[in-house]
Amino acid sequence: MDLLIQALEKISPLPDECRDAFLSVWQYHDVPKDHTLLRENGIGDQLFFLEKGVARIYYHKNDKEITEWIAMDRQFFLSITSFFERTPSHLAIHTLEPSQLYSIRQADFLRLADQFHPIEKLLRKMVTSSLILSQQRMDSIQFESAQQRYERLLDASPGIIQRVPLSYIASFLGVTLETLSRIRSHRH
Amino acid sequence: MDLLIQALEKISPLPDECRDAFLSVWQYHDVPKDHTLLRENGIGDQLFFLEKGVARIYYHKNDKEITEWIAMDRQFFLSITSFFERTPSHLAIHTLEPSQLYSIRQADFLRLADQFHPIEKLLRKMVTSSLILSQQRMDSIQFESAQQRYERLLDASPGIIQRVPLSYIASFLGVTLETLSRIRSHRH
DNA sequence: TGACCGATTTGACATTTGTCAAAAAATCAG
DNA sequence: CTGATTTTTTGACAAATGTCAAATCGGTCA
Repeated sequence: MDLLIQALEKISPLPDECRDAFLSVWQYHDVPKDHTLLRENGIGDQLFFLEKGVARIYYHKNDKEITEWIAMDRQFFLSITSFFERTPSHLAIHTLEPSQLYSIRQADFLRLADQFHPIEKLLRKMVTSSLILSQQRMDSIQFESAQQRYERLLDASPGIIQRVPLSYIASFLGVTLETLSRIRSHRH
Repeated sequence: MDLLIQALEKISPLPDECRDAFLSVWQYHDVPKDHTLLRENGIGDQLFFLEKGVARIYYHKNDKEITEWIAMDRQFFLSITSFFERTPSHLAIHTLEPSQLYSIRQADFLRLADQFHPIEKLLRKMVTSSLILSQQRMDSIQFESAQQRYERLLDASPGIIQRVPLSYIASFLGVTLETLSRIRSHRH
């Protein structure tokens, strides 16, 4: 649980009295490769922390599979849409490598946030980071070419190419597999 | 100040003792049409509440003017990028009609959030709404055609066409003025 | 090894949107 | 009301990406 604690404390420090209450509602999962952590239509109002491994969050939109996020070691991740209960949210989570991770239910998080100011603050900071990421991603989709988005991804997550099939990366970048393939053949 | 209080309480109730402290840090502005509320490179870490009127938040990105948001009556708005101190943030705010609005500095908001749990919670909820909006907008940019985005805007803000020049709307929708014009000539 | 299967690449063509230039329409000042 | 200015529309063409189909690559397994 050390990595989780570290990651949390880095966002916002937690006094002892609420740290224990908080940690007790996280659930640990140790799963193999290609494991479905959450099937589509499952209860998806969870926040995850990936201790080690790779996981993909995705959903279907008119028959097509959309990769919403690819998480790698030591990242928090969630389906924003479903964590804050909105639209489709038929999300699924799937590991791409053997993985160890933690999850917490939205309801538990909110209950503790009401009870403890420091947890509320932690939550606020997490939502804020998420918002900043969301804005960055929107900016990237709106103003950058597929080429530039690909290069940005390589920068942000070197090694992702070796660990994740191109079809998922394409969908995460918001382009077709064919376009991604062409981008790659130009650059290298 | 009634409309502001109502809007705040609707997000999250504020007990009396912190409501007064909170309200005291908001600043009121009554400005004419075409007023520059915030010039580019000004201090932009503010959250606004538009009591009445129309305002546009925009910034420059390689010489081009990008309309980040168009706010109308009774909306909160902010430059997410600059409120949470990130990248360019050379934002400007400009009224398109005579307007009455309130502003609060990020530093004041954060200070009070630290002091009062209910204000922290309010902030968390505001950031959450912002995140949800951001996601919706990203989704819209990524998966919808310019046509669909335009129709969605008409739905969400009927009357916006009469109150805001098309060039601003185009930039807000992420298309050129010419494309918007063509979309409009097809539909009506 | 060799046939097979999924992943990736390539090709031909269509679609959407952007760019630049000019025309038309609307708005404004005097 | 009229000419000047600004806003919006239209046209011709280019660029980026999508779509569909086929070819190729890589690795697996019997």
